Amino acid sequence: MKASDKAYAALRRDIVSWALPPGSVLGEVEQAERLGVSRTPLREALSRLAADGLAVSQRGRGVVVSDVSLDHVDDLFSLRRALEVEAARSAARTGSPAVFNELARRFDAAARTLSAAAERDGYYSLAGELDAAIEDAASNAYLAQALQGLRVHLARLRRLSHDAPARLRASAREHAQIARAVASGDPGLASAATLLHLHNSLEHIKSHALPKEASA
Amino acid sequence: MKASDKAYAALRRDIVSWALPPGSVLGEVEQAERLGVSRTPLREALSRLAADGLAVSQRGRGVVVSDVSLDHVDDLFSLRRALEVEAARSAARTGSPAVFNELARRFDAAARTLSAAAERDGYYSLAGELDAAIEDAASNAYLAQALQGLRVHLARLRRLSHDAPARLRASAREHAQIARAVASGDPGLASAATLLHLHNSLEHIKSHALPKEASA
DNA sequence: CTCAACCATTATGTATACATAGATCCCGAA
DNA sequence: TTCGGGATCTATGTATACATAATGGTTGAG
Repeated sequence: MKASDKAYAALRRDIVSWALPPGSVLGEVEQAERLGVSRTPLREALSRLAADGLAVSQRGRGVVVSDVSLDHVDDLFSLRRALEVEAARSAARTGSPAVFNELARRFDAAARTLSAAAERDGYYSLAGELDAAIEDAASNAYLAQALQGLRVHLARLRRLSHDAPARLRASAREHAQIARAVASGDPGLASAATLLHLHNSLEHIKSHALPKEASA
Repeated sequence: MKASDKAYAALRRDIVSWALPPGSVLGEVEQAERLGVSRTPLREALSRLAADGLAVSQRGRGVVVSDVSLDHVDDLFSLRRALEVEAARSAARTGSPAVFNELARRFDAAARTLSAAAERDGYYSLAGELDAAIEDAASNAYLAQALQGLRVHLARLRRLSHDAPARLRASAREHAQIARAVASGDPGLASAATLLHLHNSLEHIKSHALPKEASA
């Protein structure tokens, strides 16, 4: 593995997990020493992070982890809506019904059994599988790239919202609906199910915001 | 101006203008000497180009200018539709009617006077103003970034299609419609006008494709 | 006491040197 | 003549050294 890839992966993981919170200055020498690489590959990693929007390079002051707060959540979900609705429409046209019916079945099971917060990560993983399946069925490289860029920011935003078990169960039901709509091959239905889920998700985030963790 | 910025701008211009056609290998030493910079800033430029999707780094063989052909045009317009429709909807809500009515007036004038192919660049510039105005009115940084990334590919695609004066005039009328719809403040109308324009634009590209210039 | 200017320190931007890996070409053997 | 193996060469990946610009602190003057 290239040293620049290693540095990029490590920094990205630290940023998404809030080990490097927004506003952290990413000094080249400091981070190069911490990650055990030279400044050259680290600079390449910083470039990629800036391209992703996870970091912004301030003139002279180096690179800092980009800010993220609930102020941006409306804009972010605006873009998310546009992209995921389009992806769901495309997937409904070309996706394999068997694949999405199977996913729907697993979401149904999750909706019944989800209780402890410990199962949260497993559910996120399942939701990720549906996203990947839709992205794969849509088979649009440009759309896929845009979605990938978006999901990084969404993952970072996740830490700002409570995900109570009740919401997770509701979310599972909505995901099952999306999967079934895609399996049915009806683009309008898939679009509507996605729209509904995103609306509920955004409403939940905005009404259950953590009080004061959006600071830089 | 930083050397890396200079290299990035030059390479991006050459790629979009097809001075570096798809498939061109961007050797680090060769390009560094051509642009009069060292390998270090040139590598940063190549990274940014790869992030933009204008170049792809092949394992071992270095970086080559990414392929573009009419095979991708459907996928590209799928994403374009999703993004620009969303942008038009947002702009209709918050945009200043005066700004967009003025733009509509200029498009009307262009639709009347456009004749020679020499005025083509001027018209593209006007269309760019409308895009910028919509992007500005939408005031969504995430959406704007996605649109910027998309427009580079669209500019590159432009060379694969004939833009006859008749199509330019029709396009001007459609753009005027979009501007008026945004000025009216009706998101649904703005969405519809955008959808219609993109549909016509895509149809024109696919039916007036250049015979065989899509090669790598 | 406060403000401004200058100096020092530090971090970024760039260049070059070195290592390594892969690709191509050539030679030999079947 | 063709296929395979090896060597050489070239390009990428990395590290380090140097230059430059910015920032912060300190000192002096008003």
